[in-house]
Amino acid sequence: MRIGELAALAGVTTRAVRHYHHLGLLPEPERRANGYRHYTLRDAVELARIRRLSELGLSLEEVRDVLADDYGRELREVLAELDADLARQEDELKERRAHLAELLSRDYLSADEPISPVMASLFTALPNPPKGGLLAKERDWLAVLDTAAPVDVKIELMAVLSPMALDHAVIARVNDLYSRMDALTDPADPAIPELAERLLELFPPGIGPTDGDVLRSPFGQAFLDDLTEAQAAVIRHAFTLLRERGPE
Amino acid sequence: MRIGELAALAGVTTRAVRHYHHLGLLPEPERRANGYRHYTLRDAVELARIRRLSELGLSLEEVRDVLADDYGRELREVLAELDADLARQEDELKERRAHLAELLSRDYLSADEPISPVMASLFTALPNPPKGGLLAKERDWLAVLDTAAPVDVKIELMAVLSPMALDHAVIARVNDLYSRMDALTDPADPAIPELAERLLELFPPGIGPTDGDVLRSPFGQAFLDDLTEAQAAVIRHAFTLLRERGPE
DNA sequence: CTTGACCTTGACGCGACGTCAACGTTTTTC
DNA sequence: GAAAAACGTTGACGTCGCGTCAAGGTCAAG
Repeated sequence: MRIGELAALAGVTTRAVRHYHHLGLLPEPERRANGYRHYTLRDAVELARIRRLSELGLSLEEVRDVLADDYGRELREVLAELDADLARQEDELKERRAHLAELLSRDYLSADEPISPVMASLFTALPNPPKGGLLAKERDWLAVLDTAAPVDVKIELMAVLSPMALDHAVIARVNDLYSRMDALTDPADPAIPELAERLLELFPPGIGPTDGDVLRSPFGQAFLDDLTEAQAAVIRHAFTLLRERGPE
Repeated sequence: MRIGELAALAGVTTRAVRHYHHLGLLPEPERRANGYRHYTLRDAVELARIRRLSELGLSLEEVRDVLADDYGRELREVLAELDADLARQEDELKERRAHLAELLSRDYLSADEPISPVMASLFTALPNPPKGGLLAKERDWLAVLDTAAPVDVKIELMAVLSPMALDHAVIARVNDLYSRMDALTDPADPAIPELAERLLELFPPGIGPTDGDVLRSPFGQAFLDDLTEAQAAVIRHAFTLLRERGPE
Protein backbone atom coordinates (compact mmCIF):
# COMPACT_ATOMS: atom_id res chain seq x y z
CA MET A 1 0.00 0.00 0.00
CA ARG A 2 1.00 3.59 -0.45
CA ILE A 3 0.60 6.15 2.28
CA GLY A 4 -2.76 7.47 1.10
CA GLU A 5 -4.25 4.01 1.04
CA LEU A 6 -2.89 3.19 4.45
CA ALA A 7 -4.22 6.44 5.87
CA ALA A 8 -7.67 5.91 4.35
CA LEU A 9 -7.74 2.40 5.77
CA ALA A 10 -7.05 3.62 9.26
CA GLY A 11 -9.19 6.71 8.95
CA VAL A 12 -6.42 9.26 9.39
CA THR A 13 -4.69 11.75 7.11
CA THR A 14 -1.39 11.15 5.37
CA ARG A 15 -0.02 14.04 7.37
CA ALA A 16 -0.84 12.23 10.58
CA VAL A 17 0.93 9.07 9.36
CA ARG A 18 4.07 11.03 8.56
CA HIS A 19 3.75 12.74 11.91
CA TYR A 20 3.74 9.35 13.64
CA HIS A 21 6.84 8.39 11.66
CA HIS A 22 8.49 11.59 12.80
CA LEU A 23 7.71 10.85 16.43
CA GLY A 24 8.88 7.28 16.06
CA LEU A 25 5.44 5.97 16.89
CA LEU A 26 5.17 4.07 13.65
CA PRO A 27 8.36 2.70 12.06
CA GLU A 28 9.30 4.01 8.63
CA PRO A 29 8.54 1.29 6.08
CA GLU A 30 10.69 0.29 3.12
CA ARG A 31 10.73 2.57 0.14
CA ARG A 32 9.79 1.66 -3.39
CA ALA A 33 12.22 2.48 -6.19
CA ASN A 34 10.47 5.81 -6.73
CA GLY A 35 10.90 6.81 -3.13
CA TYR A 36 7.30 6.13 -2.13
CA ARG A 37 6.75 4.47 1.24
CA HIS A 38 5.56 0.89 0.87
CA TYR A 39 3.26 -0.31 3.67
CA THR A 40 2.21 -3.78 4.64
CA LEU A 41 -0.74 -5.09 6.58
CA ARG A 42 1.32 -5.05 9.77
CA ASP A 43 1.75 -1.32 9.40
CA ALA A 44 -1.99 -0.95 9.11
CA VAL A 45 -2.44 -2.98 12.27
CA GLU A 46 0.05 -0.79 14.12
CA LEU A 47 -1.51 2.39 12.82
CA ALA A 48 -5.00 1.25 13.77
CA ARG A 49 -3.72 0.56 17.27
CA ILE A 50 -2.23 4.02 17.51
CA ARG A 51 -5.40 5.56 16.33
CA ARG A 52 -7.62 3.66 18.72
CA LEU A 53 -5.48 4.68 21.66
CA SER A 54 -5.18 8.30 20.64
CA GLU A 55 -8.92 8.51 20.00
CA LEU A 56 -9.48 7.45 23.58
CA GLY A 57 -7.73 10.63 24.56
CA LEU A 58 -4.18 9.46 25.21
CA SER A 59 -1.45 11.84 24.16
CA LEU A 60 0.88 10.51 21.49
CA GLU A 61 3.60 10.23 24.11
CA GLU A 62 1.36 8.08 26.26
CA VAL A 63 0.49 6.02 23.22
CA ARG A 64 4.18 5.41 22.66
CA ASP A 65 4.66 4.38 26.26
CA VAL A 66 1.80 1.95 26.07
CA LEU A 67 3.03 0.47 22.80
CA ALA A 68 6.59 0.21 24.07
CA ASP A 69 5.42 -1.61 27.16
CA ASP A 70 4.25 -4.65 25.18
CA TYR A 71 0.68 -3.85 26.18
CA GLY A 72 -1.12 -5.38 29.12
CA ARG A 73 0.38 -4.11 32.32
CA GLU A 74 0.73 -0.47 31.55
CA LEU A 75 -2.35 -0.18 29.39
CA ARG A 76 -4.66 -0.89 32.29
CA GLU A 77 -2.95 1.70 34.48
CA VAL A 78 -2.93 4.34 31.81
CA LEU A 79 -6.56 3.79 30.97
CA ALA A 80 -7.58 4.00 34.60
CA GLU A 81 -5.63 7.20 34.98
CA LEU A 82 -7.20 8.52 31.82
CA ASP A 83 -10.64 7.75 33.11
CA ALA A 84 -9.94 9.69 36.29
CA ASP A 85 -8.76 12.58 34.16
CA LEU A 86 -11.87 12.46 32.02
CA ALA A 87 -14.03 12.35 35.13
CA ARG A 88 -12.34 15.51 36.34
CA GLN A 89 -12.90 17.18 33.01
CA GLU A 90 -16.52 16.18 33.08
CA ASP A 91 -16.99 17.73 36.51
CA GLU A 92 -15.33 20.90 35.32
CA LEU A 93 -17.59 21.05 32.31
CA LYS A 94 -20.65 20.58 34.46
CA GLU A 95 -19.58 23.34 36.80
CA ARG A 96 -19.00 25.71 33.93
CA ARG A 97 -22.34 24.86 32.38
CA ALA A 98 -24.07 25.42 35.71
CA HIS A 99 -22.38 28.80 35.96
CA LEU A 100 -23.46 29.59 32.42
CA ALA A 101 -27.03 28.55 33.07
CA GLU A 102 -27.00 30.79 36.12
CA LEU A 103 -25.84 33.72 34.04
CA LEU A 104 -28.24 33.10 31.19
CA SER A 105 -31.21 32.78 33.51
CA ARG A 106 -30.73 36.27 34.89
CA ASP A 107 -32.86 39.02 33.50
CA TYR A 108 -29.95 41.25 32.70
CA LEU A 109 -26.35 40.86 31.63
CA SER A 110 -24.53 44.08 32.23
CA ALA A 111 -20.96 45.13 31.85
CA ASP A 112 -20.25 43.83 35.33
CA GLU A 113 -21.29 40.36 34.38
CA PRO A 114 -20.56 37.55 34.59
CA ILE A 115 -19.94 37.41 38.29
CA SER A 116 -20.74 34.90 40.99
CA PRO A 117 -24.34 34.53 42.15
CA VAL A 118 -23.58 35.84 45.65
CA MET A 119 -22.01 38.97 44.32
CA ALA A 120 -24.88 39.40 41.90
CA SER A 121 -27.39 39.34 44.72
CA LEU A 122 -25.38 42.03 46.42
CA PHE A 123 -25.39 44.14 43.29
CA THR A 124 -29.13 43.90 42.85
CA ALA A 125 -29.53 45.34 46.34
CA LEU A 126 -27.97 48.56 45.10
CA PRO A 127 -29.22 48.78 41.55
CA ASN A 128 -28.15 51.30 38.94
CA PRO A 129 -25.66 53.46 40.76
CA PRO A 130 -24.87 56.79 39.07
CA LYS A 131 -22.37 56.16 36.27
CA GLY A 132 -18.86 57.23 37.16
CA GLY A 133 -19.95 57.77 40.74
CA LEU A 134 -18.19 56.41 43.77
CA LEU A 135 -20.70 53.65 44.31
CA ALA A 136 -20.21 52.41 40.76
CA LYS A 137 -16.49 52.32 41.39
CA GLU A 138 -16.95 50.30 44.52
CA ARG A 139 -19.07 47.86 42.58
CA ASP A 140 -16.32 47.51 40.00
CA TRP A 141 -13.87 46.97 42.81
CA LEU A 142 -16.08 44.29 44.32
CA ALA A 143 -16.36 42.61 40.93
CA VAL A 144 -12.58 42.47 40.77
CA LEU A 145 -12.39 40.92 44.20
CA ASP A 146 -15.09 38.48 43.17
CA THR A 147 -13.01 37.05 40.35
CA ALA A 148 -9.77 36.40 42.14
CA ALA A 149 -9.76 37.10 45.86
CA PRO A 150 -8.81 34.17 48.10
CA VAL A 151 -11.80 32.24 49.33
CA ASP A 152 -11.42 33.22 52.98
CA VAL A 153 -11.30 36.88 52.09
CA LYS A 154 -14.44 36.51 50.02
CA ILE A 155 -16.27 34.73 52.80
CA GLU A 156 -15.34 37.39 55.31
CA LEU A 157 -16.34 40.08 52.88
CA MET A 158 -19.73 38.60 52.22
CA ALA A 159 -20.28 38.09 55.94
CA VAL A 160 -19.94 41.85 56.34
CA LEU A 161 -21.80 42.99 53.25
CA SER A 162 -24.69 40.56 53.01
CA PRO A 163 -26.48 41.72 56.18
CA MET A 164 -26.02 45.30 55.07
CA ALA A 165 -27.53 44.56 51.67
CA LEU A 166 -30.61 43.08 53.30
CA ASP A 167 -31.19 46.06 55.57
CA HIS A 168 -33.29 48.70 53.83
CA ALA A 169 -32.30 51.37 56.31
CA VAL A 170 -28.62 50.76 55.60
CA ILE A 171 -29.24 50.83 51.85
CA ALA A 172 -30.96 54.18 52.16
CA ARG A 173 -28.07 55.57 54.19
CA VAL A 174 -25.57 54.23 51.67
CA ASN A 175 -27.37 55.81 48.75
CA ASP A 176 -27.63 59.11 50.56
CA LEU A 177 -24.04 59.09 51.69
CA TYR A 178 -22.57 58.20 48.33
CA SER A 179 -24.62 60.74 46.44
CA ARG A 180 -23.30 63.39 48.84
CA MET A 181 -19.77 62.17 48.25
CA ASP A 182 -20.28 62.25 44.49
CA ALA A 183 -21.29 65.88 44.86
CA LEU A 184 -18.03 66.88 46.54
CA THR A 185 -15.65 69.02 44.50
CA ASP A 186 -13.54 70.94 46.98
CA PRO A 187 -10.90 68.86 48.79
CA ALA A 188 -11.27 71.28 51.69
CA ASP A 189 -15.02 71.00 51.88
CA PRO A 190 -16.03 71.34 55.54
CA ALA A 191 -18.50 68.45 55.18
CA ILE A 192 -15.69 65.94 54.74
CA PRO A 193 -15.19 65.00 58.41
CA GLU A 194 -18.87 64.42 58.88
CA LEU A 195 -19.11 62.27 55.76
CA ALA A 196 -16.17 60.20 56.95
CA GLU A 197 -17.92 59.64 60.24
CA ARG A 198 -21.14 58.57 58.55
CA LEU A 199 -19.14 56.19 56.39
CA LEU A 200 -17.59 54.55 59.43
CA GLU A 201 -20.96 54.26 61.11
CA LEU A 202 -22.11 51.96 58.32
CA PHE A 203 -19.83 49.25 59.59
CA PRO A 204 -20.44 47.50 62.88
CA PRO A 205 -17.57 48.02 65.33
CA GLY A 206 -14.79 45.47 65.15
CA ILE A 207 -15.53 44.77 61.50
CA GLY A 208 -13.48 45.87 58.55
CA PRO A 209 -9.91 47.12 58.33
CA THR A 210 -8.37 48.34 61.58
CA ASP A 211 -5.47 50.46 60.38
CA GLY A 212 -4.39 52.51 57.39
CA ASP A 213 -1.99 49.95 55.94
CA VAL A 214 -4.40 48.92 53.26
CA LEU A 215 -4.49 52.50 52.01
CA ARG A 216 -0.74 52.66 51.62
CA SER A 217 -0.60 49.36 49.73
CA PRO A 218 -0.48 49.50 45.95
CA PHE A 219 -4.11 48.44 45.83
CA GLY A 220 -5.16 51.20 48.18
CA GLN A 221 -3.15 53.69 46.16
CA ALA A 222 -4.81 52.52 42.96
CA PHE A 223 -8.18 52.92 44.61
CA LEU A 224 -7.44 56.45 45.82
CA ASP A 225 -5.95 57.41 42.46
CA ASP A 226 -9.25 56.55 40.90
CA LEU A 227 -11.18 59.05 43.01
CA THR A 228 -11.45 62.80 43.01
CA GLU A 229 -9.31 64.61 45.51
CA ALA A 230 -12.30 65.44 47.69
CA GLN A 231 -13.53 61.86 47.75
CA ALA A 232 -10.07 60.59 48.57
CA ALA A 233 -10.01 63.07 51.43
CA VAL A 234 -13.13 61.48 52.88
CA ILE A 235 -11.62 58.02 52.71
CA ARG A 236 -8.37 59.17 54.25
CA HIS A 237 -10.22 60.99 57.01
CA ALA A 238 -12.28 57.91 57.72
CA PHE A 239 -9.12 55.87 58.17
CA THR A 240 -7.73 58.53 60.47
CA LEU A 241 -10.82 58.26 62.62
CA LEU A 242 -10.51 54.50 62.51
CA ARG A 243 -6.95 54.63 63.79
CA GLU A 244 -7.94 57.00 66.56
CA ARG A 245 -10.54 54.74 68.03
CA GLY A 246 -9.01 51.47 66.84
CA PRO A 247 -6.90 50.41 69.84
CA GLU A 248 -9.76 50.94 72.23
CA MET B 1 -0.06 49.25 40.67
CA ARG B 2 2.72 47.46 38.89
CA ILE B 3 2.11 44.51 36.64
CA GLY B 4 2.76 41.86 39.27
CA GLU B 5 0.28 43.41 41.66
CA LEU B 6 -2.34 43.73 38.99
CA ALA B 7 -1.84 40.14 37.94
CA ALA B 8 -2.07 38.87 41.51
CA LEU B 9 -5.23 40.88 42.03
CA ALA B 10 -6.90 39.30 39.03
CA GLY B 11 -5.44 35.87 39.63
CA VAL B 12 -3.45 35.62 36.43
CA THR B 13 0.25 35.66 35.57
CA THR B 14 2.18 38.70 34.42
CA ARG B 15 2.83 36.86 31.22
CA ALA B 16 -0.89 36.61 30.60
CA VAL B 17 -1.33 40.34 31.18
CA ARG B 18 1.37 41.17 28.67
CA HIS B 19 -0.20 38.69 26.30
CA TYR B 20 -3.51 40.53 26.53
CA HIS B 21 -1.70 43.76 25.80
CA HIS B 22 -0.14 42.16 22.76
CA LEU B 23 -3.51 41.04 21.49
CA GLY B 24 -5.04 44.43 22.17
CA LEU B 25 -7.46 42.96 24.65
CA LEU B 26 -6.25 45.18 27.46
CA PRO B 27 -4.93 48.65 26.57
CA GLU B 28 -1.32 49.40 27.42
CA PRO B 29 -1.26 51.68 30.45
CA GLU B 30 0.99 54.69 31.00
CA ARG B 31 4.57 54.05 31.89
CA ARG B 32 6.37 55.26 34.97
CA ALA B 33 9.67 57.09 34.55
CA ASN B 34 11.55 53.81 34.91
CA GLY B 35 9.60 52.19 32.11
CA TYR B 36 7.36 50.13 34.36
CA ARG B 37 3.72 49.89 33.43
CA HIS B 38 1.47 51.79 35.81
CA TYR B 39 -2.00 50.34 36.28
CA THR B 40 -5.11 51.86 37.74
CA LEU B 41 -8.21 50.33 39.22
CA ARG B 42 -9.94 50.55 35.87
CA ASP B 43 -7.32 48.26 34.39
CA ALA B 44 -8.02 45.78 37.15
CA VAL B 45 -11.70 45.92 36.35
CA GLU B 46 -11.02 45.31 32.68
CA LEU B 47 -8.64 42.48 33.41
CA ALA B 48 -11.07 40.83 35.79
CA ARG B 49 -13.70 41.00 33.07
CA ILE B 50 -11.38 39.38 30.57
CA ARG B 51 -10.52 36.70 33.02
CA ARG B 52 -14.11 35.90 33.93
CA LEU B 53 -15.03 35.54 30.29
CA SER B 54 -12.04 33.45 29.35
CA GLU B 55 -12.55 31.21 32.35
CA LEU B 56 -16.00 30.46 31.07
CA GLY B 57 -14.30 28.94 28.06
CA LEU B 58 -14.41 31.77 25.54
CA SER B 59 -11.40 32.13 23.30
CA LEU B 60 -9.53 35.39 23.63
CA GLU B 61 -10.85 36.41 20.24
CA GLU B 62 -14.40 35.86 21.40
CA VAL B 63 -13.62 37.80 24.55
CA ARG B 64 -12.47 40.67 22.40
CA ASP B 65 -15.64 40.54 20.32
CA VAL B 66 -17.79 40.54 23.41
CA LEU B 67 -15.88 43.42 24.97
CA ALA B 68 -15.93 45.41 21.73
CA ASP B 69 -19.66 44.95 21.42
CA ASP B 70 -20.39 47.07 24.49
CA TYR B 71 -21.71 43.96 26.22
CA GLY B 72 -25.33 42.94 26.33
CA ARG B 73 -26.46 41.93 22.89
CA GLU B 74 -23.59 39.78 21.79
CA LEU B 75 -22.75 38.38 25.19
CA ARG B 76 -26.03 36.50 25.43
CA GLU B 77 -25.57 34.97 21.97
CA VAL B 78 -22.01 33.97 22.60
CA LEU B 79 -22.81 32.42 25.93
CA ALA B 80 -25.69 30.43 24.47
CA GLU B 81 -23.44 29.22 21.69
CA LEU B 82 -20.79 28.37 24.22
CA ASP B 83 -23.24 26.36 26.25
CA ALA B 84 -24.19 24.33 23.21
CA ASP B 85 -20.53 23.71 22.58
CA LEU B 86 -19.95 22.61 26.14
CA ALA B 87 -22.94 20.30 25.95
CA ARG B 88 -21.41 18.67 22.90
CA GLN B 89 -18.11 18.25 24.67
CA GLU B 90 -19.86 16.72 27.64
CA ASP B 91 -21.56 14.16 25.45
CA GLU B 92 -18.26 13.31 23.82
CA LEU B 93 -16.64 12.86 27.19
CA LYS B 94 -19.43 10.59 28.35
CA GLU B 95 -19.11 8.46 25.24
CA ARG B 96 -15.41 8.09 25.72
CA ARG B 97 -15.78 7.23 29.36
CA ALA B 98 -18.39 4.63 28.50
CA HIS B 99 -16.00 3.12 25.98
CA LEU B 100 -13.26 3.15 28.58
CA ALA B 101 -15.44 1.53 31.20
CA GLU B 102 -16.29 -1.15 28.66
CA LEU B 103 -12.63 -1.82 28.04
CA LEU B 104 -11.64 -1.81 31.69
CA SER B 105 -14.46 -4.17 32.64
CA ARG B 106 -13.15 -6.88 30.35
CA ASP B 107 -11.13 -9.63 31.85
CA TYR B 108 -8.28 -9.21 29.45
CA LEU B 109 -6.63 -6.41 27.54
CA SER B 110 -4.50 -7.82 24.79
CA ALA B 111 -2.47 -6.29 22.04
CA ASP B 112 -5.57 -6.14 19.87
CA GLU B 113 -7.35 -3.95 22.36
CA PRO B 114 -8.99 -1.58 22.60
CA ILE B 115 -11.60 -2.48 20.04
CA SER B 116 -15.35 -2.15 19.86
CA PRO B 117 -17.51 -4.46 21.99
CA VAL B 118 -19.00 -6.24 18.98
CA MET B 119 -15.61 -7.05 17.57
CA ALA B 120 -14.43 -8.19 20.99
CA SER B 121 -17.26 -10.69 21.23
CA LEU B 122 -16.22 -12.03 17.88
CA PHE B 123 -12.65 -12.43 19.03
CA THR B 124 -13.60 -14.31 22.16
CA ALA B 125 -15.36 -16.84 19.97
CA LEU B 126 -11.99 -17.77 18.48
CA PRO B 127 -9.65 -17.38 21.41
CA ASN B 128 -5.88 -17.59 21.33
CA PRO B 129 -5.14 -18.30 17.70
CA PRO B 130 -1.60 -19.57 17.01
CA LYS B 131 0.78 -16.61 16.98
CA GLY B 132 1.83 -15.61 13.51
CA GLY B 133 -0.76 -17.95 12.07
CA LEU B 134 -3.26 -17.03 9.41
CA LEU B 135 -6.11 -16.76 11.85
CA ALA B 136 -4.14 -14.26 13.97
CA LYS B 137 -3.55 -12.22 10.84
CA GLU B 138 -7.21 -12.20 10.01
CA ARG B 139 -7.95 -11.01 13.52
CA ASP B 140 -5.47 -8.17 13.06
CA TRP B 141 -7.11 -7.36 9.78
CA LEU B 142 -10.53 -7.29 11.41
CA ALA B 143 -9.19 -5.02 14.14
CA VAL B 144 -8.02 -2.62 11.45
CA LEU B 145 -11.43 -2.67 9.81
CA ASP B 146 -12.99 -2.13 13.21
CA THR B 147 -11.22 1.15 13.77
CA ALA B 148 -11.92 2.89 10.53
CA ALA B 149 -14.23 1.07 8.14
CA PRO B 150 -17.38 2.94 7.08
CA VAL B 151 -20.36 2.09 9.24
CA ASP B 152 -22.30 0.28 6.52
CA VAL B 153 -19.35 -1.95 5.76
CA LYS B 154 -19.01 -2.82 9.41
CA ILE B 155 -22.68 -3.66 9.74
CA GLU B 156 -22.58 -5.92 6.71
CA LEU B 157 -19.44 -7.56 8.01
CA MET B 158 -20.88 -8.28 11.41
CA ALA B 159 -24.06 -9.60 9.81
CA VAL B 160 -21.95 -12.25 8.11
CA LEU B 161 -19.54 -13.05 10.91
CA SER B 162 -21.73 -12.93 14.01
CA PRO B 163 -23.86 -15.96 13.14
CA MET B 164 -20.70 -17.89 12.28
CA ALA B 165 -19.13 -17.02 15.61
CA LEU B 166 -22.17 -18.37 17.45
CA ASP B 167 -22.15 -21.69 15.59
CA HIS B 168 -19.89 -24.20 17.32
CA ALA B 169 -19.75 -26.41 14.28
CA VAL B 170 -18.50 -23.54 12.15
CA ILE B 171 -15.91 -22.61 14.76
CA ALA B 172 -14.56 -26.14 14.76
CA ARG B 173 -14.33 -26.15 10.98
CA VAL B 174 -12.58 -22.79 11.02
CA ASN B 175 -10.01 -23.95 13.54
CA ASP B 176 -9.39 -27.12 11.61
CA LEU B 177 -9.14 -25.36 8.27
CA TYR B 178 -6.80 -22.61 9.43
CA SER B 179 -4.47 -24.99 11.21
CA ARG B 180 -4.21 -26.95 7.98
CA MET B 181 -3.47 -23.76 6.09
CA ASP B 182 -0.84 -22.79 8.63
CA ALA B 183 0.84 -26.11 7.98
CA LEU B 184 1.20 -25.50 4.24
CA THR B 185 4.70 -24.87 2.96
CA ASP B 186 4.70 -25.85 -0.70
CA PRO B 187 2.90 -23.44 -3.06
CA ALA B 188 2.16 -26.44 -5.27
CA ASP B 189 0.73 -28.58 -2.48
CA PRO B 190 -2.05 -30.75 -3.99
CA ALA B 191 -4.28 -30.00 -0.97
CA ILE B 192 -4.66 -26.39 -1.98
CA PRO B 193 -7.77 -26.72 -4.18
CA GLU B 194 -9.58 -28.68 -1.51
CA LEU B 195 -8.68 -26.17 1.18
CA ALA B 196 -9.95 -23.36 -1.02
CA GLU B 197 -13.24 -25.18 -1.45
CA ARG B 198 -13.62 -25.74 2.29
CA LEU B 199 -12.90 -22.06 2.82
CA LEU B 200 -15.66 -21.05 0.44
CA GLU B 201 -18.07 -23.45 2.09
CA LEU B 202 -17.80 -21.49 5.32
CA PHE B 203 -19.73 -18.65 3.76
CA PRO B 204 -23.38 -18.96 2.88
CA PRO B 205 -24.01 -18.53 -0.85
CA GLY B 206 -24.60 -14.96 -2.00
CA ILE B 207 -22.59 -13.55 0.89
CA GLY B 208 -19.17 -12.02 0.70
CA PRO B 209 -17.18 -10.70 -2.25
CA THR B 210 -18.31 -11.87 -5.68
CA ASP B 211 -15.28 -11.23 -7.81
CA GLY B 212 -11.52 -10.95 -7.56
CA ASP B 213 -11.30 -7.18 -7.68
CA VAL B 214 -10.71 -6.92 -3.98
CA LEU B 215 -7.61 -9.10 -4.35
CA ARG B 216 -6.08 -6.81 -6.97
CA SER B 217 -6.72 -3.71 -4.90
CA PRO B 218 -3.86 -2.33 -2.83
CA PHE B 219 -5.49 -3.70 0.29
CA GLY B 220 -5.79 -7.15 -1.18
CA GLN B 221 -2.19 -6.99 -2.32
CA ALA B 222 -1.08 -5.98 1.15
CA PHE B 223 -3.03 -8.87 2.58
CA LEU B 224 -1.52 -11.40 0.18
CA ASP B 225 1.95 -9.98 0.72
CA ASP B 226 1.57 -10.76 4.37
CA LEU B 227 0.99 -14.48 3.75
CA THR B 228 3.24 -17.33 2.73
CA GLU B 229 3.16 -18.27 -0.94
CA ALA B 230 1.18 -21.42 -0.23
CA GLN B 231 -1.42 -19.60 1.83
CA ALA B 232 -1.77 -16.94 -0.83
CA ALA B 233 -2.31 -19.71 -3.34
CA VAL B 234 -5.28 -20.96 -1.32
CA ILE B 235 -6.84 -17.53 -1.23
CA ARG B 236 -6.30 -16.96 -4.92
CA HIS B 237 -7.73 -20.36 -5.75
CA ALA B 238 -10.76 -19.63 -3.60
CA PHE B 239 -11.40 -16.46 -5.55
CA THR B 240 -11.03 -18.38 -8.82
CA LEU B 241 -13.69 -20.81 -7.68
CA LEU B 242 -15.84 -17.91 -6.61
CA ARG B 243 -15.62 -16.32 -10.05
CA GLU B 244 -16.49 -19.61 -11.72
CA ARG B 245 -19.72 -20.08 -9.86
CA GLY B 246 -20.41 -16.40 -9.28
CA PRO B 247 -22.64 -15.42 -12.25
CA GLU B 248 -24.91 -18.37 -11.69
C1' DC C 1 1.51 15.75 -24.28
C1' DT C 2 -1.17 17.36 -20.93
C1' DT C 3 -3.95 16.83 -16.99
C1' DG C 4 -4.84 15.39 -12.53
C1' DA C 5 -4.04 12.58 -8.70
C1' DC C 6 -0.81 10.85 -6.15
C1' DC C 7 3.97 11.05 -3.69
C1' DT C 8 8.40 13.52 -1.53
C1' DT C 9 10.73 16.90 2.09
C1' DG C 10 10.61 21.16 4.56
C1' DA C 11 8.66 24.81 6.87
C1' DC C 12 5.26 27.81 9.06
C1' DG C 13 0.71 28.29 11.67
C1' DC C 14 -2.56 27.59 15.46
C1' DG C 15 -3.96 29.14 20.96
C1' DA C 16 -2.82 30.73 25.24
C1' DC C 17 0.36 31.44 27.24
C1' DG C 18 5.24 29.06 29.90
C1' DT C 19 9.83 29.67 30.04
C1' DC C 20 14.35 31.30 29.23
C1' DA C 21 17.68 34.93 27.99
C1' DA C 22 19.75 39.13 28.85
C1' DC C 23 19.25 43.04 30.95
C1' DG C 24 17.72 47.31 34.12
C1' DT C 25 15.42 48.82 38.76
C1' DT C 26 13.90 48.61 43.35
C1' DT C 27 13.73 46.66 47.83
C1' DT C 28 15.64 43.90 51.36
C1' DT C 29 19.28 42.07 53.96
C1' DC C 30 23.80 41.76 55.89
C1' DG D 1 27.16 50.78 51.71
C1' DA D 2 27.38 46.67 49.07
C1' DA D 3 25.35 42.52 47.73
C1' DA D 4 21.43 39.73 46.95
C1' DA D 5 16.72 38.97 46.07
C1' DA D 6 12.80 40.27 43.88
C1' DC D 7 10.76 42.99 40.88
C1' DG D 8 10.41 45.08 35.88
C1' DT D 9 11.59 45.35 30.52
C1' DT D 10 11.63 43.22 25.51
C1' DG D 11 12.34 39.31 22.54
C1' DA D 12 12.13 34.80 21.13
C1' DC D 13 11.38 29.92 21.25
C1' DG D 14 8.48 25.74 23.02
C1' DT D 15 4.10 23.36 23.70
C1' DC D 16 0.58 19.58 20.91
C1' DG D 17 -1.27 17.33 16.95
C1' DC D 18 -1.38 17.87 13.21
C1' DG D 19 -3.33 21.50 8.83
C1' DT D 20 -1.67 23.77 5.16
C1' DC D 21 1.17 25.72 1.98
C1' DA D 22 5.56 25.49 -1.19
C1' DA D 23 8.09 23.38 -4.63
C1' DG D 24 8.77 19.91 -6.64
C1' DG D 25 8.90 14.33 -8.58
C1' DT D 26 5.91 10.03 -10.31
C1' DC D 27 2.42 7.78 -12.60
C1' DA D 28 -1.96 6.29 -15.10
C1' DA D 29 -5.53 8.01 -18.14
C1' DG D 30 -7.32 10.72 -22.01
